Amino acid sequence: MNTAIWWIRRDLRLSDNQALAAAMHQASMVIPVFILDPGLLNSPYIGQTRLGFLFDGLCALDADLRRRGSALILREGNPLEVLHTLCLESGAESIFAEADISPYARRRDEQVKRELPLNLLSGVTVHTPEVLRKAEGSPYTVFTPFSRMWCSLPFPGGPLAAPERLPVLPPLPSLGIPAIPRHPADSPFPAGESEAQRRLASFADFTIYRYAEDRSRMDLDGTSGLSPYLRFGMVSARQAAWAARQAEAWAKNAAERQGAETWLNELIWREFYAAILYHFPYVRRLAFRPQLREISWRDAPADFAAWVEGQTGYPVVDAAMRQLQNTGWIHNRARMIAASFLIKDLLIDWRLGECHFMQHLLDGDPAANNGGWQWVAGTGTDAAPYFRVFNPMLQGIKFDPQGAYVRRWVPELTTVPNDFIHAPWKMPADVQRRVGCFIGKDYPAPLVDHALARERALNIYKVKG
DNA sequence: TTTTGAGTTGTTCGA
DNA sequence: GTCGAACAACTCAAA
Repeated sequence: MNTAIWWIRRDLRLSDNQALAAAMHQASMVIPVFILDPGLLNSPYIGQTRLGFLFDGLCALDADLRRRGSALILREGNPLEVLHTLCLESGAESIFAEADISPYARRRDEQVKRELPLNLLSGVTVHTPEVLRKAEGSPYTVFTPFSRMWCSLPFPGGPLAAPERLPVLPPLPSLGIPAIPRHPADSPFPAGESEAQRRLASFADFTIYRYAEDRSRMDLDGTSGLSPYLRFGMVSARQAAWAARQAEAWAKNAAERQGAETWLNELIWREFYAAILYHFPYVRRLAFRPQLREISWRDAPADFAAWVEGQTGYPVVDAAMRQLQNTGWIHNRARMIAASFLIKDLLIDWRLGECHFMQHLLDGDPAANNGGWQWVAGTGTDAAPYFRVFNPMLQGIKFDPQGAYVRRWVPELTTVPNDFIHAPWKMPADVQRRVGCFIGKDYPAPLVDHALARERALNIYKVKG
């Protein structure tokens, strides 16, 4: 009997899984294994929040496997050694896995491939970074031509269905899945493939059609909320892109079509940053643009701590950081505002912010997170106009017009009138007394003056850029 | 090889 | 309140 190992990494799903499909095609016995890799678990880029989400996802996957006659085998240790052992124990002759793009994952897989029959299949992105090159072979570094190329490629077929049954496993030792108490216990992001598929279906049925108008509104649920699920492959990139194309085909008018198209564009951005990290792995450590590697960032631990705690005195920034603390997720617009504040207003190294987001975001993905931070810092792949500095008051007025987002995450501002909700320090003393919110006591005074901080940032960027 | 048009998501200022 | 221009120069992609 032919035995294969299905090595699960960031593809915690049974549907549209090319590695699983290939394993089942190749072998009559398939062993699903997840390896807890100390090299990853001890990384400064992972924290308890995402680890908890991963473990919950493994529980869900195990349950899905058991319903189909199989089960998840969990092991811990160096992946090469673990796979060696498992091959000996099970007599497996081949290993199938979804190819990953992070530098660590690629080094790990190269190492395994030298000693074991590892087959890598695509799936993290719809189109692999290898095929997305310019005519003369070099990788794209500008999004728009990249996206034109992406759209010109034939869509690689419809998503695969989940197998109805999997082979019953021989007796193999497995660890229990560790339990990390989720915070909060009733997370707005329950892990697992069925939840992911339910969300995608619901988003593609309704929300996507208003996505172009609503996606920037922090006070609405106008986004897909799929990022944690895409991060761990509880839904595949191809399933998401396929759903976007379906929605576009079913759109009833231009606005609806625009919604579907805009969301697909976001998925292409995800693929763009995956390709950037694949082709330029140094971006994890250095600015993409060499001219901007020499900025002398401020060493300001107290300011950084205030940012982390959501105590900067700028309501939208603080709401974003507290949403992160409380849910492990931040609305995309709020991410940009909070990131811009750390980099441009506080002049703190974007890599500190990047690391903090990686530690706390459920969707923390090395490629997308790095790309986002470098975009805000202006050190990344785009034209990077040095004058792009978000104004937290203006952004609040535009994208949280009644202050509902701020009040949800910064409860001490609940009673502040709408006119002051994005600049509460402007409340006259009698208003502060009337609403019972004293600036400097109940809520911090602004950490910096935005207008001054903006000038400071523009000057520094002007010199370096 | 040279040339040309373009480049996610911003803000401020003055008319 | 709204609108367009200015905010630098540079690099990329493609013809």
